[in-house]
Amino acid sequence: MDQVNLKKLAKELNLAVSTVSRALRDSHEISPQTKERVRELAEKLGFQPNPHASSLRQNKSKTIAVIIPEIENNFFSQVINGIESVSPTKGYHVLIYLTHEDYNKERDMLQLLRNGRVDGVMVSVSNTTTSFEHIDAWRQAGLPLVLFDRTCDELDVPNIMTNDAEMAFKATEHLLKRGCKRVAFLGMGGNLSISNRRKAGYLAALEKYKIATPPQVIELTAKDYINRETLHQVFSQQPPDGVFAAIEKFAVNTYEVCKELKLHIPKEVKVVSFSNLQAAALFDPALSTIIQPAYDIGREAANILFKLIEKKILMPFEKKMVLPSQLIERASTAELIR
Amino acid sequence: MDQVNLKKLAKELNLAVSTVSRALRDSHEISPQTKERVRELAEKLGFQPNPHASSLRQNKSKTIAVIIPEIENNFFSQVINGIESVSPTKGYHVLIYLTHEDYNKERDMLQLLRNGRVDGVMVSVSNTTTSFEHIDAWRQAGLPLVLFDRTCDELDVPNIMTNDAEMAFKATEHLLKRGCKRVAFLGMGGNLSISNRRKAGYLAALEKYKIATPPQVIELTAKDYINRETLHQVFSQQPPDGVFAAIEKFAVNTYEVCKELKLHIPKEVKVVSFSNLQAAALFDPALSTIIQPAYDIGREAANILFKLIEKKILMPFEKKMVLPSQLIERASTAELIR
DNA sequence: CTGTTAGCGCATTCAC
DNA sequence: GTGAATGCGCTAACAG
Repeated sequence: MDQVNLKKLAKELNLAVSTVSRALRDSHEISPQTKERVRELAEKLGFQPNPHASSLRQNKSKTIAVIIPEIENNFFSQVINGIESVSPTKGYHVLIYLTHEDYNKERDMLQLLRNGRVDGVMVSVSNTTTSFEHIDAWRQAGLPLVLFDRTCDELDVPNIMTNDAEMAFKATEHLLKRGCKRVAFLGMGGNLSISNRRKAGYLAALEKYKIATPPQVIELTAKDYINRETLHQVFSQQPPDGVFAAIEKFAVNTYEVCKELKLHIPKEVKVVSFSNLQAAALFDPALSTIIQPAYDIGREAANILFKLIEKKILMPFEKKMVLPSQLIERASTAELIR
Repeated sequence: MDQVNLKKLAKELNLAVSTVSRALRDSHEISPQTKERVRELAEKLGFQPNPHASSLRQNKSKTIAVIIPEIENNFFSQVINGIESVSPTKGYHVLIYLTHEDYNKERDMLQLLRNGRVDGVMVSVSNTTTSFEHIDAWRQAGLPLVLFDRTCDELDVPNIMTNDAEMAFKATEHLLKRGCKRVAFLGMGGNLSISNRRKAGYLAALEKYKIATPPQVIELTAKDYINRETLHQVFSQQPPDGVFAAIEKFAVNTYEVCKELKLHIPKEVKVVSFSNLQAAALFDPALSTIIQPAYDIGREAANILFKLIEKKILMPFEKKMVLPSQLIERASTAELIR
């Protein structure tokens, strides 16, 4: 019943525990014959090394943690997929933690993981995160950490993101070129650098095209019903004729409210949004989207984290990596044929 | 720089390591004063017990594994969310493994985890899984395991699922009542009990309503382009007037192909599908869905797993738990007003 | 090439 | 109440 361990193998083979250990780790200082004998018995008895003993001894866990705000979001799912395309090849396991956009949880989790449970962490910070001391504490402790998507410019920590500002500019520009005069920006508030980058791109486009109407920045939340209320109120007074949603969820909220208010998309309101939802093409009308390379972001973030874990030197471009998104124009921003 | 450990605390306090250990675990045989002193210093120095040492000693890892076929799927994301609503309250960590619908990976993962890395496992089997020996091996070893959604009837293992057959019956019945004469079933092939349950419900409805046209079971895959090809071919010959998709992905494929072939939904083809996509209501036309209680499935599966881990006795209803789904009728199955 | 020995950090048994 | 000693299973330093 008991787990088979090195000691048992050693006794059975009349060898020292260390010899067995070395044989199984394919050490060069063990004779081929012995290796073969050991491997054979190990195979036969189904020996599996105890990971906790190894971890304790070698002071590494072969595990990484991924801390994200939520998981019911295609973007983060795809990121995890990307991470998971790398981790098994390194023999690593992946722990998932959800902050539910709660800074306190995020801080506590990061704190809790500073005990050797993981060899490295990948974080996309919550939108209630204003202080980055918990991140910096990791950096200072010299522990491997990578930020992705929801990053922090101020810290000297490797981060992987997309060209948010540029794509926000393009999205806004796209709306303007399609004839919109009053473009609203739906952002998630807080002071995240990602929000700022997207808002900056929006504002830059309005400025470049010398739009007279003042910018309209609407801050939404994680709660759908609150967002619908907010949008309902704003749209029923003076609806914008163009909406640029920084998050997929907000585009969905916009569609819902436009339906309620019988505002036609794209005739009365044109909509474009950051989104990784494949089904966006099936929306009524098909939603124009900025698709982020989520899978690649996950994969690259993992690659960089493993470089840190293996104490390899990062190339300059790996310290701040920007993977481009793609704007897909669909019916929600179609020009009207009169 | 070095991690602070029990030894360091003990030395600092002029106490034995064992005393410190006991104090921190709030043992009754330590005086309140000592406890207080120990806790204070531990707090001050930011002591965190080494999890590998604890795990090695106590032979438990405070970690569970979730093995799922894929993650880019709202259903599984919501399940994880449900699991994660329980695990932190138990002080447990969650490892995620993706099989990508590959039986061999699934078997190997389960095998690999039989070394004490986790205290229990939750599995939703891949659709290429035909043998359940790897699952049964766990059961026989007396290790905690729970199956969810993609379960296995033959094994005596706790499982949590939804009322697949009943809902499949209702969905098919719904199409028939809406006037469909030739209802096709889009399933994922293989021999999963979940597929069989859904197919059985479909067939039962056809039988009950004495449909003359023979059942049309179309088996699709994990690859979108293959599915589109298959559907394109079938639909361009003799399109069904009703489609019941066992998986959300297949409904999306159906929409895509109907668009290509200019088949109007719901006029020419009505569609209903298992789906947990919130945005289904925004599709063109809005998709009628069977929504599974994914979050609850995850939460209950976790609860049951923890009962097993804590060696509590399961109530009979916990061994085979069925949480009901909900049919939401939308425009894709609307009756036509002539 | 192989064996002996010594811990990794913690929890627990047994003393006192 | 507290301390000393032991060992979980593994790896690594050292010895031969």
